[in-house]
Amino acid sequence: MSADMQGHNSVVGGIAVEKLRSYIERWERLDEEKRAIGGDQKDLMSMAKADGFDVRTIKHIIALRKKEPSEIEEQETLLDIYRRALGM
Amino acid sequence: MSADMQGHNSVVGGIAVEKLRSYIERWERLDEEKRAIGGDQKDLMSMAKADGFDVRTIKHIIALRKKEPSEIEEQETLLDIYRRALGM
Amino acid sequence: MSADMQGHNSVVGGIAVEKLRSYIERWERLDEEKRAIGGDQKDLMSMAKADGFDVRTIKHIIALRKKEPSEIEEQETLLDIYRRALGM
Amino acid sequence: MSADMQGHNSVVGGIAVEKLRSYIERWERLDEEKRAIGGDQKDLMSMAKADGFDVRTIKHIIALRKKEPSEIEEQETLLDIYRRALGM
DNA sequence: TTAGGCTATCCGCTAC
DNA sequence: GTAGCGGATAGCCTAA
Repeated sequence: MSADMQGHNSVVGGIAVEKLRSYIERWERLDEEKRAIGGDQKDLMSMAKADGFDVRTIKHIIALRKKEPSEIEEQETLLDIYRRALGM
Repeated sequence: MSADMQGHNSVVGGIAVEKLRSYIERWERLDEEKRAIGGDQKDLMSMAKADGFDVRTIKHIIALRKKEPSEIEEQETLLDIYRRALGM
Repeated sequence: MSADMQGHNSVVGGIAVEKLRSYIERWERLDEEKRAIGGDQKDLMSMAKADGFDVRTIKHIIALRKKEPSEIEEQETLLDIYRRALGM
Repeated sequence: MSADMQGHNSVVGGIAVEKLRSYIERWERLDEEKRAIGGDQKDLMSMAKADGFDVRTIKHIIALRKKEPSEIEEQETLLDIYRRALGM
């Protein structure tokens, strides 16, 4: 048997058990936080919807705000050209 | 031993082996076809790019063509309203 | 007006319309084929389910078959070691 | 001009601007928090890797821990049956 | 009305 | 740095 007391710093099959467990649990804790934030976001959009906003459009706006204005401009111009070419 | 000859209609662990194998292989074959088509699509866009087209914009156009014109109109109107409201 | 007859090889806003349209339509056609295959796959799994097979497990098997046996073995060994270390 | 002072509770195109802006900014803030946590998770796995752990296996363990033990057992049993049937 | 499956979207990862 | 890939998630729609 290992010289370590069971449950602390023990090594099983060449694995540092406590370290491994720590990594796993920290990951899970962070995951839980992300999940909670995701829940908040969902609530937020529910409220927006209840206020009469269109959620899809809000998300579209948020996506636009992530881009440089010049990039938006450029892409919209190009799209317009293609649409005109196709008669859309 | 089963009365069936090995390899045909045998049952292992309550599983009809040949039937199972057939389902799996047919799935894999279909998957392979999808993959091949995906390759064709990739080639197609490479050619378009070589012809000077903007692939991102083409994909955007394709997405637009999947929607009803009235739906496009509606969403663009809404987006415009929101953008104006936000001074974008 | 362009010297080209309308609808053939015309250029609008610097865009070779017919070429663009061709790329788009070929892409859409390929997409449609992919969709059809996806439908076949869906039917296939419905049949498997009706035959009493577990669809989730079949999909798992298919995923395994994509990997090298040595890779499967290696990963399962590692997973076992970790599970034992954690008392799972 | 609206009776509201500019920049507060104003309505543009029938849109309650400040409310909309608030929803958007709160969403973006939450997004930023999620992104930060994602970064922490990435760091965590880098550390685990540096400690000699296999990241893929750790993630697998984490996925297992999300499931009920009975569910794991059930799925593994089924998978085993299918694999044996197929001679894998 | 609720549960389940399907689709579309998004994210991180990986391989080039 | 980019594109394809796989996994996860949310919303939609159907069927019970």
